[in-house]
Amino acid sequence: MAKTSKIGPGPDVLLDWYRQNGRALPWRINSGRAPSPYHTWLSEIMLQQTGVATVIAYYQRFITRWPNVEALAQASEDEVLGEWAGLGYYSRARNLLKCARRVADDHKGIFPADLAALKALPGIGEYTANAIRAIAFDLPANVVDGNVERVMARVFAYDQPVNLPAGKKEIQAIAGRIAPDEYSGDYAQALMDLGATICTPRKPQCPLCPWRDACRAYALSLTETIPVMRKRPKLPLRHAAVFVLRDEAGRYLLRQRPASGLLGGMWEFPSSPWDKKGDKKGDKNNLAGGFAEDQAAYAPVPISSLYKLPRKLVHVFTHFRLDLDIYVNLPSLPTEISAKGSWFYPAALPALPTLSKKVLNEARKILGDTP
DNA sequence: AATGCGGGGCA
DNA sequence: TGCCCAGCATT
Repeated sequence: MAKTSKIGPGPDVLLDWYRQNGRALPWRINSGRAPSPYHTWLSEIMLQQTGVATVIAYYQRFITRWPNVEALAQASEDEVLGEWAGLGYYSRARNLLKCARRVADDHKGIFPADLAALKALPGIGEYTANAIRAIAFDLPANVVDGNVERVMARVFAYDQPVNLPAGKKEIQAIAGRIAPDEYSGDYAQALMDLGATICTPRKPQCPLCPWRDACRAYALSLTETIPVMRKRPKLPLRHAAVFVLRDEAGRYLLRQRPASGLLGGMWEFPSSPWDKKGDKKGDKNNLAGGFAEDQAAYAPVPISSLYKLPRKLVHVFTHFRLDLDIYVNLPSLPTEISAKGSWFYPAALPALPTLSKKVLNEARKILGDTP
């Protein structure tokens, strides 16, 4: 029996549920033993703000190419970013490599189990440090991610917003009070699986929940209203023109983004700046006014020689929405282009972020250049 | 404490 | 279309 707290639900019924219903995920499989720190760390970094279904294929490719932290530490940043392309939040990929090198160089290739030492590593914060401690080392930890927040908020009928720093802090304190001091890895993963499969954001499956009898939100019929989420403001709109250009050899023109910031270091098609409409003129009423001229100014070739796709492309980032007009050059490009960037044959394109893949896919419908 | 940072799934 | 989601770093 795991030691139970005097308040709230007990861990044993949850652990029993997990052993019957836990998900079989690639990073959990280690012939009945705790997964290695490397596998735990890699999966947890990928899972930051990213769903299991999306992560699995990336995780498999990473461990195939780089089976251990020493191997990853020897990779180049371009190689890691290339494998990461499409996963989003690209600073995670840079920090992943920095962290691997720090573990290799400063820790002799062995991940530390100490909480402060883990949090000192790039890309590892409060949640990830605790997750590694629990899952890889089976040491006492307080593992609180978005799933656990939701479970705790419901079980304790916490009626304040959980997506604000103050609420997160309170939930974390509550979770810490009922965390057992053994079976830490199973308990952490059980909580996350419960949140992912039973205690879901909408329509939780309470009849199947091992903690139903202890759940205050269930007793009060508040499972649809708890957790309370502060509403997110509507996303501002930006838009731009993007240029998909091919030379006589059929190569595409791409440029590399600055190393930091949005889509840092990733390749993309040249575009005008992602301005808000009329922003340049400081005149919100002057909508299309100077914008079309600005688009033309950033085209690597005369914009009148390009074909504008009839459909706009919409892409949503974390904090704004981007509407793109896509321009392509039809059959042949008349002259050499002196624009900054590099030419790539279709079969040798660098790994592209999802936005650029969407642009390419739209352009290819017109160009007839099927991948 | 607030902000910047992707992408996918779902109703 | 809007809402939700397995966080961390920077300021």
